[in-house]
Amino acid sequence: MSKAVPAEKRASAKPTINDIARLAGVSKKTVSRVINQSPLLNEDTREKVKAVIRDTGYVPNPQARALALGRNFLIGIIHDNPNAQMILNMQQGILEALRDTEFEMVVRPVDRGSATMMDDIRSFIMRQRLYGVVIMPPISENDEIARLCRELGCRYVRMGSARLDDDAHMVASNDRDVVAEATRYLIAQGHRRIGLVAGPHGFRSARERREGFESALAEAGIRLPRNLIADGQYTFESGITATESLLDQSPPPTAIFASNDEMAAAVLYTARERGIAVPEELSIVGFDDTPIASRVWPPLTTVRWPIVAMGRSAALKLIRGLDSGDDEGGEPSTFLSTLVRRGSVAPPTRTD
Amino acid sequence: MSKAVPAEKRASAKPTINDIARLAGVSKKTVSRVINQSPLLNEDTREKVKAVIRDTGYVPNPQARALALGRNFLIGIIHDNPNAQMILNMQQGILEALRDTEFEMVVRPVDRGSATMMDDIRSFIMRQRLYGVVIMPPISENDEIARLCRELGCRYVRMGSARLDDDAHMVASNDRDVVAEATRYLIAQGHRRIGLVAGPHGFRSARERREGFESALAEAGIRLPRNLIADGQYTFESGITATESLLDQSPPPTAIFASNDEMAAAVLYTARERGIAVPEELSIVGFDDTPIASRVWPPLTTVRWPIVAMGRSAALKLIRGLDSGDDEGGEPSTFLSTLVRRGSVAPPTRTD
DNA sequence: GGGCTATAGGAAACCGGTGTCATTTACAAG
DNA sequence: CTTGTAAATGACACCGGTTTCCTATAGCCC
Repeated sequence: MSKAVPAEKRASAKPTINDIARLAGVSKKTVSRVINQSPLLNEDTREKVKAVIRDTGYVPNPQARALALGRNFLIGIIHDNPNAQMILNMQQGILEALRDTEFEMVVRPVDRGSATMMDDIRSFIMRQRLYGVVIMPPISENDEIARLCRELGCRYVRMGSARLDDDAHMVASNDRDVVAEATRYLIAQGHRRIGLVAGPHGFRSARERREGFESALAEAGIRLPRNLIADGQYTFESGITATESLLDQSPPPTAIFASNDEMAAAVLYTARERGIAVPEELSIVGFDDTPIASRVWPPLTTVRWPIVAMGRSAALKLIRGLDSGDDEGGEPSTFLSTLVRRGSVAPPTRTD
Repeated sequence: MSKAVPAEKRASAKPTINDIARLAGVSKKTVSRVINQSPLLNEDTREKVKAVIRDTGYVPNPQARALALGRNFLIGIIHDNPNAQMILNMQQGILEALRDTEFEMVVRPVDRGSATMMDDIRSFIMRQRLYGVVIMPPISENDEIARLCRELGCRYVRMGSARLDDDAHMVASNDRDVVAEATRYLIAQGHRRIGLVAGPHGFRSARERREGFESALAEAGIRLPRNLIADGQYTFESGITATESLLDQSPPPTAIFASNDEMAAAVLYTARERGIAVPEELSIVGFDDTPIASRVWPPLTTVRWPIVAMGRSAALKLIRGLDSGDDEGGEPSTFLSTLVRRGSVAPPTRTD
């Protein structure tokens, strides 16, 4: 009696495996077997223990489990992304894959540019002993991070616009092909002077998109003057500057492909500012299909990549641990993007 | 010699506290004291151990720590937010507060509407034994979740548009006041027929914003006809419908306040679709200052709330554990939003 | 120099699970 | 009836830290 724990304390205290074992009249090892769905268990025992677990609302302590198993159940997301919606969609896909597993998702934005970035990532992985990480674009293009993961023995999957790594470590979209398709679409509408707002130098995605653009033009026998290519930084502001330099050309382009939606929105913004009618005088194509693309007027023709599915695939690659084998029968590594046709493209009203 | 571990294995294996103790020639308890900065330690010993820790790159296993300490170091973020940028900004604020602490951030989007939502949240908290959670608007308005947290003994802080809870559990913005200010601004420009795209019924933030709007009108002696209030759901699509019903009135309003930027963007979109000039024929004010507000043309006048600072404050409230005392000397609980004046507001060209 | 206290440091138990291996039980075959 | 075999279960060490309690040593005083 004197040993009795006060009722209110017991109620709030989380039951442990020992409590369950005692209440069910079995050893804790047996409870452990029930939790881990071991096949070598008498059905009656299993049911009895399960009943106690249900009644008490027992949940195994993941820290203890992690410690005993020598691994944990945390998947990290590393990103440095300007595109908030993409990150959220990716997280959604990852969580769909993680649902009903014991894995949890830990998010870590990093600051490219920061001198301590690599150290930040290292301590992120080490501190929590992450099971694996998903690296989002554009930081995924940084090979050093992949090397760091290997060094730390941490599983990783990189998301990106091209195959930067082997299938087990990569989920990629086919930027080049779909940009070529988008460009052919502009050409089919009758455009011949098409400007490009390119992405930042050194970014693989920027290169892929540019190459897709150029290949479609070349294929149609259209020469691309150097001054119809303007560099951007994937930001709205850089898009404004780039667009101004394109529209200052004479004659100006009748269509512009912007390497992402932020910059496409900047093209539209700048056109409006100058009183240029879209799409009548200027057609615009973007890339990403962020929410902004469908919220401006006219809504932007753009490229949508199946980001949720890619996130799910990335997470499944991690937790299935395919990285240890060369079996490719697992999750797909390349996803096809699609051109979404909206109101920002029309045949040119002016021909040069 | 025969007991020697292969060099390559040793290199990749993470050192444990025992390794450090052995290398430093002390007991693991002493190492533990160094880690936890215990004052009763000889300085020489401390330095010796620290040196070994540095050399080996030892990082304490957080799982083991969590187990031994009976608590862990995970802060959960619960959100069901349509506004991706806001979530990211909030995460940034929280991470700033968590930087250089041993806490890690775990994110969980939930689906209001889903029948399993409460169970999802319960298992989210239970499974990882979260140290605390930050609940984002609008789901933060759900009192049941707060009750669940208390029941589970999990610290929590709610973010929102009004004080829904005591200071220790709440970080709020002053929506009502700032919306009144925005409305007074429209009135000062000469607007008298001002429409409202309201937020969803049952949302505290929607109510606060509506009340701020109505109070400013009342204060100026302006009657607000019932048909100049249209209900929205904080989504772009609902904003379109709401705007259409407002613009169908005769005479139509010369200005519209939309309860968030998504819907403000919808007002602009619909106006463009109908060939209504903004801001000449219709002024628009939004709320949130999401990226979209500054990327449409004309850029939207809107309300910006200091979301990063609020996130930081929320995290600090959690980890400082102020919830156990009534000491209010800690983090601020109310943050002031500001009106950002851009190009979507002008004096009316038409007077009725 | 002996006995005292203060204090650094160690031994062992513990947190809540899991792995290994031994033991018990049930049942079929010899 | 004994024995062999497989299934079911338990005892105990262990994961990597922390805490409690105790010991050994040093410094101090008389």
